[in-house]
Formats: sequence, C-alpha cells, structure tokens
Amino acid sequence: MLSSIPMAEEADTVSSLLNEGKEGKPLVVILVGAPGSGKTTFCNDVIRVARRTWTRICQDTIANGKAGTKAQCLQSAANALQEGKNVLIDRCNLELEQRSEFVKLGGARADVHAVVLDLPARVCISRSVQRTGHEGNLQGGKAAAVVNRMLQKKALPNLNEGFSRITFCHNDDDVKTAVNTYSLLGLFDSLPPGIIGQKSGDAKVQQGIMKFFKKVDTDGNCSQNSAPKHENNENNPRPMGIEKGNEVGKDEQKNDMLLNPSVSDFQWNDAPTLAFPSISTSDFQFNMDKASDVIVEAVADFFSKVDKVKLILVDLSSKSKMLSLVKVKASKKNVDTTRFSTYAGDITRLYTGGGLHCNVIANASNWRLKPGGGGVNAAIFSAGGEALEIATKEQADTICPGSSIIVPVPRTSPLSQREGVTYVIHVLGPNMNPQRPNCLKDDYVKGCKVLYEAYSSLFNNFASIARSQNYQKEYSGDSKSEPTKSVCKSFEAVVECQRSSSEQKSKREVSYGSDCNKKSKSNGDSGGLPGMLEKEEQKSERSDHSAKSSWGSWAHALHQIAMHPEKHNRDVIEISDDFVVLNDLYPKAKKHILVTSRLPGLDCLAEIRREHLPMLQKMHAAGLKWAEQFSRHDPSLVFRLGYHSVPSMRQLHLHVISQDFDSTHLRKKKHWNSFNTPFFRDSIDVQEEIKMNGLATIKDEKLLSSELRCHHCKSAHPNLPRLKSHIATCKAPFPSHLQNGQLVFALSGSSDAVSAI
DNA sequence: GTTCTAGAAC
DNA sequence: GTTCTAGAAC
Repeated sequence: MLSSIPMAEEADTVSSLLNEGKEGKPLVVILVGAPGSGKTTFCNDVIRVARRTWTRICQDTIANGKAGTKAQCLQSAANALQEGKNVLIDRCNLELEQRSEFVKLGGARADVHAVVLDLPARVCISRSVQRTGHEGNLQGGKAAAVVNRMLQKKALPNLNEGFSRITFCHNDDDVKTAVNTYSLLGLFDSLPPGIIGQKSGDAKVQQGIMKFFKKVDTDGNCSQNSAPKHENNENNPRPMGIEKGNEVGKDEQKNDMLLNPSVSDFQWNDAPTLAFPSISTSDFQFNMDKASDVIVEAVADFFSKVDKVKLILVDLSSKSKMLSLVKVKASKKNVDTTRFSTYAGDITRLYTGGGLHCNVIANASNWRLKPGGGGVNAAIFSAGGEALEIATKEQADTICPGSSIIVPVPRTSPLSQREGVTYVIHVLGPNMNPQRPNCLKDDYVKGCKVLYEAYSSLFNNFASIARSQNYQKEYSGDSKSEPTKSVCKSFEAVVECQRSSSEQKSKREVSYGSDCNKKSKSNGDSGGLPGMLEKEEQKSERSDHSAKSSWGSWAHALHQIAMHPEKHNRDVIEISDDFVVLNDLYPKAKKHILVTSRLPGLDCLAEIRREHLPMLQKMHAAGLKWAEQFSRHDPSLVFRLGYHSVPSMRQLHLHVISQDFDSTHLRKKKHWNSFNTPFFRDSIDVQEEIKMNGLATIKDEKLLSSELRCHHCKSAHPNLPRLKSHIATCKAPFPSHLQNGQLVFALSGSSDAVSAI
C-alpha cells in the first residue's frame, strides 16, 4: 500500500532523515488515536527531551485547566504557531471531520504531520478502564464502551487531507521510534514527507475510480499532486513515502493513486462529470434499499438518452451503505462503470481532498434553499460561502420535492476558487421523516416516484450544463480564447435550462403537488411546507406595512398582557397605569419577574427616549420594591434589575432576577449570557444614559454566544451544566463593576440602589 | 454508551 | 420565547 518506509528501518535512519542546515517550518503534529492509545504520553515524552519548543493542545484542559471547545484549541494552536512554536494536537482525531480544521492550520506557516497511535483496541480499552485522574474524565467502566464505539468510526488519515507526513505506530516500539523522531528534531531540521509504517490493510482503496477517470498508470509512477508541495532534498533517501521501493502489490498502489489522479487536463479532455450525494436517505430517512434502486434506474435511463457525460455518487464514509448498495445494483444492471462510479469522501473537497475535478456538484437541499440542517446541505453552503447563498437566492426562494435548480457558483466563492466548482445543482427529494416538512408517511409509491423525478431533474439539468460547456469548447476552439463570448453562450444555455426546469416543476405540481396546493389554501395548518409558505407570505405582507414585522408569533404575549392585564389574572402580580408586573413564565432563577411597560408601541431598549424617563423610573421603583420584598422573605437572594439589549418579546420589559440562577429553565448558553454579559443593561445605567444622552447603548447579540463565565469569580466553563454546578458553590464576591448600586441586597443594598438612580 | 450544543420549527 | 432532535464530542 502507500507505506514504503517500515517502522524498524525508520528507527535506524532517524538521524539521516533530518535535513540539517535548512530552517525548518514550525510543525503541527496531529495525534490520531483512541482514548488509551497513549497520545498524552507521546506528547509529554516528546516535550520532555525536545530540541524544539512544543505546545501541547489538549481540549480537556484548554480552558484554564478545564475542558474547552474545539475552537479554543484551534485558536491556541494558531497563537502558538504565531509565536514560532510547534504544536502537538492531543485529541482523538479519529474521524476526518474532527481533524480537518486542524489540518488547515498548515500551509505557508507550518507543515502538518499526523502520528497515528493505531494500537490494538484491547490495549486502549485496558488502559482507559484502569486509569484514574484522566483529564477528560474518561476512565473506569464507561471507557470500554466509548473506545469501542469510537474505533468503529475510525478513519485513518490520508495524505490527501493535507498531511505532509503520516507516521503509523502499531506497538510500543513504533511509538518510541516516533517519539525519538520528533524529540530529536532540531530547530533547523525537517522530516521528509510521506507515509511511515503503514500496514497494507490500513489505506482505504476506492476500487475502480482510476478506471473511471481513465488515468491508469501502469508503472505505478504517479505525480504527487495530492500531497502538499514540498521542496525535495536531494540528500533525502526517500523523497516521498509513496514512491519507489514499495513492495506492496502494484494494483493496490494504483488504486491509491486513483484518489489523486492527475487532473490538470481532466476538465477539457474528458467528459463533464457530475458529483452528487444520495438524495433523501439522510435526514429525510428514505429507505436506502429502495433509494439505491431508484438511483440505479435513474442513472441507467439517463445514460440511455445522454452520452459523453459521467456521474459519481459521493458519500462521506467508505463504509457507506448507500455506496455499497448502489455499486452492487449498478453492477447487476450492467450500468456502464466507465461513466458511473462511487466515491467516498467530502463532496466539498473533491479536488483538494481527492484530486477529482468535478465542476458540477449536486446538493441535497432543503425546501427553503437555505444553509443549515447538517449533512451535505450544510457542508456545501458552508464551503460555498455567502457568495453561494446570494447566488442561490437569485435563482429561487424555494424548491419543490422532485425538482432541482442550477446555481452558477460565483468566482468569489471558495468552492469555485478552491475546488473549481462552477455549478451547484440544488435538489430536493421526498421526505419520509415526520419531523420534517411535507412528510410522505411511508408512502413509498409516491416516494420512489418523487425521488426518481429528483434524480431525473438533476441529471437533465446537468446535461444542460454539459451541453453548454461542449458548445463553449466548440465555439471557442480553445477554452482560453474569447472568454467573454464563451461565458455568455454558457450562461444563456443555463438560463434556458433553468426555464425548462421551472416549466417541469409547474407541470409536476399539478400531479404530485396537488396535496401541496390543497393545504396552502386551507387555514390553520401550522405544520408542513405549504402552511409555512403561507406564513412567509403573511410575514412579507406585514413587512411592507410595518417596521416591526420581525417579531415572531411567540413574541406578542407580553404585549397582550400589558394591554389587557385584566384578562391574565393568573400571571400578573401588580397593575398600574404605567406598567404591569408578572412572574416570568420561564424563570431563569429562583425569583424572576418582569415589569412591563403599558405604553403602546414601545417595544425595546433601542426605542427609549428622554420622554420615557419618568416611566423608566416608575418601573425601576416597582422592580426594586418587589426585589426588596423577595429579599426580606429570603435574605440569601440578591437581585439585578435590567433590560436585554435586544429582547425576544415585544413590549418594553424590565427583568428583576435573583442572582442564584438556580432554575431548570436556564438551559442554554444564551440564557446565561443574556443576564451575565454587557448584553444585560442595568436599569440604573440605562436611566443615567437616557438622562445624559437621550439614548441607551445597545450591545451586540454576539455576546450571547460568548464563552461561559461565572458571574462572581469570572472563571470560564466549557458548558452550562458545569457552570451551573460551579456557581452553586462559588463563594467569590460579586465583581467590582456591579458594586455601584446595580445589586439589590436584603439589608443594605436597597438604599444604595435607590440613591444611585 | 451519554452529554451537550445548536439549528429548525413553531 | 420553547421544544425537538441530529450531530459532535468523549
């Protein structure tokens, strides 16, 4: 397989591999291994005797010794590189997605290596179960189950991911050798790129992809275009790990090359190729067996009508059930495998991750044509960036099941710049998931029909693009000449095809979409696509007439209570001409009340002006009165009075909240941060600002996603449960910025607060 | 396996 | 604003 340098040989030649005299780039070494594989020990052993300066990045301790986030790890690693340090990433990193962000740390500023601690599962489990005091608290009985589960998802790293060197360790001796290699590495040394110590069974082979791309290399000599570019050192005995001296079978070697075919001339010398994901089988829960039948049928039908184009079905995992089902069924149906293939990898990184150049990719979209939702849709929108979102919106707002739309990818999009993708075709398949709109409730007769239509629409749209590209080539003779005319012709063809797609859609709606139409005419159906469309229309109508159309349907409750408090006797605890006081329906602390203004049309802090000051003072006085009353009843309670910079409910309301935050309703980061960052504007400060400036300062909603910090001692915590258990016992005093009358205490605080107004 | 988060939907 | 749940992480 790819490996050419056995571990034992590597041990003998470590010193000779060091290229002395040239300044080495900083290194990012990504450890890959299950819990118990010895990642932390590896790091500590390297750091103990290292000649370079290393920083170990460990998510379990990144936040002041406590568990933190992946983002914190990435930031710390970037900071260390900035300071010229080398970085060891001490996380499991067993899956491609888990390590991909860390690989991106490389490039011009650093080389990225992987060290794979691929020790037997029983060794990892045994160590994990026995250890105590583990930073990540993974020890004892639960460790075995976790390790087993993680190992099932293991995907060993590949040079295609962006590593310049990958070292596989299968036993303790291998680990020792690797430790020596990295600890011996001096400031000006560098290690040769390539793969070290890989067993023949390690590498993933994607059978047939070479044949598919017609890039068979009978000599096994292949350009190294997949690996990042490195300067070859003439003294280096093995410039690249996957070159000569490989005793592994040539067929296997060739198949690895298939993952990185030379693509420089593929786009113009070979047939246009569409890469597409399986539609509807993920979030929409379409039965995979049935879906694979539909794919094969749709592909076969398409090939019978259109030639000179190719299709690749892409799924992230090489263990994908869809890929194997489709492979088997396509073979049975004698689908032309020189034109249809499967590929395991990231559809948004076909070129940079796999060396495949497909300039048209399909997206398993949602009906709103919006990012999010996870899976392929999220990945493609994320990879396409804002430019793809805008380009999509220019084409359509929504899409019906069974149809597809073409979106030319702007040249500013990373998908275009990085991957060479020129078109994304959004496809919407049938939904079998009751939790998603327009569920077909196990009606697979209709489901298969719609899925076939979806693929058929996708392939036809792709054929339109391919025709336009062929026309473009024939027209210009040379793709480099007369680019303007070529692009114009191409664009016209695409627009035409888009039109025909819309026509198809209209026709289809008559048959399949009849339910849709019925529902959209009925009222009161809050679920499902048509109901939502109707709501969107209403919303957009409102926006034409009112600047305050952005309030969600849930956001009017307070307004209703303020306008008609007599109808809400159970919620309201005090009524005056200027305000009503009520218990928060979802209190975020032991005591949490709202003093709500009754002034119609005053909805939020941003709308407060000088003329509202008397009312603000009355609201504050009422809140203070209630806080004092609660504190007298329970002297442990301390209160803050204030406004959210941007409220979720309309009708101006003052929060009066005890600082214990002891409530089951406090469940989200944004709950905490809305009361414990500057997003919460203390009532006394707001009044002062209005007095002085006539306006209140509004703080950014980004504060709601800030890291979680204790409101007493300011320590950071990785998640809300941990924070809540900390604040239950934190004895630190309140910080000084709250000592100017913002807090209301049982005994002395109230007079301070009053005097501060 | 469980815990936690974040996005979709209302 | 909440609920639901898929996905990430260990």
